[in-house]
Amino acid sequence: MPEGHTIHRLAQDYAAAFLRTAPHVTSPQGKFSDAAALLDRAELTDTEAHGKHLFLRFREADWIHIHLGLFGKVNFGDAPAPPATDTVRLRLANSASYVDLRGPTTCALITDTEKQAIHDRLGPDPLREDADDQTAYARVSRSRTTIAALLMDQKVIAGVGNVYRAEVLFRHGIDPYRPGRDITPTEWDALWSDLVALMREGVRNNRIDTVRPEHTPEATGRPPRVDDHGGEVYVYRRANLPCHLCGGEIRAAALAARNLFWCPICQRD
DNA sequence: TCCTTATGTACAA
DNA sequence: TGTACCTAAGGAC
Repeated sequence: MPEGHTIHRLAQDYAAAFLRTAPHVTSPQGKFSDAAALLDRAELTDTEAHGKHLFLRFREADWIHIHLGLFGKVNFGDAPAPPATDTVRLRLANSASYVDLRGPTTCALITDTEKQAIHDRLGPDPLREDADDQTAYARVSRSRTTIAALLMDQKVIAGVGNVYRAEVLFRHGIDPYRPGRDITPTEWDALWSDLVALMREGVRNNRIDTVRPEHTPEATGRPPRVDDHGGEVYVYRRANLPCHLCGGEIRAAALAARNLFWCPICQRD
């Protein structure tokens, strides 16, 4: 599930269930056991997300830094918590709720200073109030790298993943292979504000929907999609299927070890 | 039951 | 550019 919207939603959900409580902290899988013992029964005092990074603050300045990577998953439930399976890296449990984290790339206890270093290497996040999109455009507009690659570069813009990347480029008719330096200020403004809107909706619904109302299955009569990632999309994982707008075939290609999807007709420069 | 795939990233060569 | 890492689901047999 993990693009930025998922992580911001998790920050909200961890807060809703555990903020200002002192949960039992454990690491049944073992890799986080020492830190879990230090935090056990400490108060959760804040939660925060920046891009795909999640931070949980305990006491004054102890942070758990979580990055889900490609496989990480989080599961919330009501107390009493069932016996944890041996893949649960981190479990929080209080009198009302429990939450299990499995398969993260990162789950580590860090200091304020270490946390700041992570913020410093991330670009602006469309879901954060402090985001300055011109910082991102400054990098995009002087890069020969493709806009498709730049949108996935967390140093440039934080939180966009493979789904939002493909979908936002489709929605603006931009060829994914166009160099960043050829994106105009007007195009960048439109891409950024669209990401803000799409990702906010993603946080709200806990899924990625990018299809405009006039192109939804309800409006067009075509069958709904809804696959693993849960939402209605134009191009993501629709290789060789007809484009919702022009009927041409959606294409897929490997770009930096990830799958890129686009419509060569609708997204021709 | 095995194989592939996945919304990610870091590091080596 | 390739590979390693972490987990689970779906499809092929």
